[in-house]
Amino acid sequence: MSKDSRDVPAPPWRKSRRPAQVKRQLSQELIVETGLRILDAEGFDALSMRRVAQELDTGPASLYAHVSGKEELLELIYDRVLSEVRLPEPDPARWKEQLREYAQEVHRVFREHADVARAALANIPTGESSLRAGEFTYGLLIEAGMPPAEASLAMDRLTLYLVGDAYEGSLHWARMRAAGMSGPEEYFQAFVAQIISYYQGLPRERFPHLSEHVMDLTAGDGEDRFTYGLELLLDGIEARMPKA
Amino acid sequence: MSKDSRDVPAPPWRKSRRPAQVKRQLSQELIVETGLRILDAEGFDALSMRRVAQELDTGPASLYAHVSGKEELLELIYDRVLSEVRLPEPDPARWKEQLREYAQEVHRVFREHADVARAALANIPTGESSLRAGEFTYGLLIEAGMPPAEASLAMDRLTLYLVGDAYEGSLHWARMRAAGMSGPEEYFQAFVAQIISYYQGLPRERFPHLSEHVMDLTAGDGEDRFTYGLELLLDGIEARMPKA
DNA sequence: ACCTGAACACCGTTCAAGT
DNA sequence: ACCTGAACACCGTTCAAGT
Repeated sequence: MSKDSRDVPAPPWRKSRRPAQVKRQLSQELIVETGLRILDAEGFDALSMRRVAQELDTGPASLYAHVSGKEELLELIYDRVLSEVRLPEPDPARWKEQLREYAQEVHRVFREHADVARAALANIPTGESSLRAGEFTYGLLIEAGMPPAEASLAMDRLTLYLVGDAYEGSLHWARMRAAGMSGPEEYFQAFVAQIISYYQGLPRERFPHLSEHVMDLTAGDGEDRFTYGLELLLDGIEARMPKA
Repeated sequence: MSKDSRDVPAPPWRKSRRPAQVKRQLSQELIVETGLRILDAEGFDALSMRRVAQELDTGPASLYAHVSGKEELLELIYDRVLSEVRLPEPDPARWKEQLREYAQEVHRVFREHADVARAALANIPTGESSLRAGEFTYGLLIEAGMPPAEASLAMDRLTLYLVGDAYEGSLHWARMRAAGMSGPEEYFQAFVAQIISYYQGLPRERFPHLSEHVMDLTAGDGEDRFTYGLELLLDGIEARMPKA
């Protein structure tokens, strides 16, 4: 699985599966890609230094020549994922649409790498891709006319929202995986069913609204919820934007 | 440290420090309180089943009679913390003020238990206190006139914001602790200084806005940021509230 | 029913030793 | 400079055995 598929089978008399001269050189990039592959395939809990090392046919200590530790590895993986975010040419006159498109694009990328958000919160962006994204949003708000001090706050909160939502989503993925389910539909079904029966059993005197509107409480999927919150934020920002 | 301070010193000829008949009985409540104490004093990373057991003078296996595992323990601690949130009598005519006060109250409680948010994301509220809080916000929105389906989305996003912000804050706390710093001021100082010098060193052609407004980017503290985002959300909700 | 010791299958990181 | 094996100090959970 970790082997390059172009490899030819080793002859049975060879003792080491991967002779020294063919063995891949370690490098930070290789370590990051390997980590991301594990993250995508098996989730956050499966990502460990030892596991990455194993995948690269070496011991965990070898990684420390290229990466200062697990925390740095997670930051590098995060920035690697952010590099998949495509940014348009900024057009401040269309700041709201562009911010919306940007947010949906980040959301899309985070959905493809479900667990990477768990490596992201509270990281001041310092990687190449994080900085690109930051410059884009910040420039857009400022060129649209927002004072820089306020634009800082708005950008900060928007970023928190994107990462927070993705983080929440990744915890759902983890639960799904733990339950050994095949896909989101099955998980969603089972999960919603559980909640419905739980909420319906609540004492109606003490929880009148929760118990009355069970179906509404369990209606929206992740996309609906994400979009609703995004529009709340964008509208709030728009209301604060100085009139042109 | 884990011993009750009213305890009298044991006579030197007694072999076991805590004789069986005096030993505290284990109970779910005791385990939760012990876990919360560790969380508050030493942070999320210090909280382990083994550590809780040690604090209670027993082995980790003993906890499993009262708690299904670490995940459940975290949920119980979370609900225990939420029980400190004080709720007013709902007054739908003042829904916005009450929601604002509620959010600030949750924020205050989360600040006193910095790391508990890390136990919270993606948990559908099922504990007593979570349900109370949910009934309060949901009822307020509905009685103020919002359709139940939309109120579900609004409540969900507001909750995500509260927990996400607290989570981010707790990661800062963890870093502070790891750096062996005495308090938030020192951490904040050092952290901001780092960011300032980093951003100032950025190539100005590629990151014109970020490098120009370094002081604005590092200006707001956690409270400013929290309040700004909260007002964004509340304004967005207000704009969607049917006119009375 | 509740508690326990011992074991299992893992962690991240360090360090002296090798090349 | 880069890589390694072995060790250190931890994890969460299970299980057979005790009371």
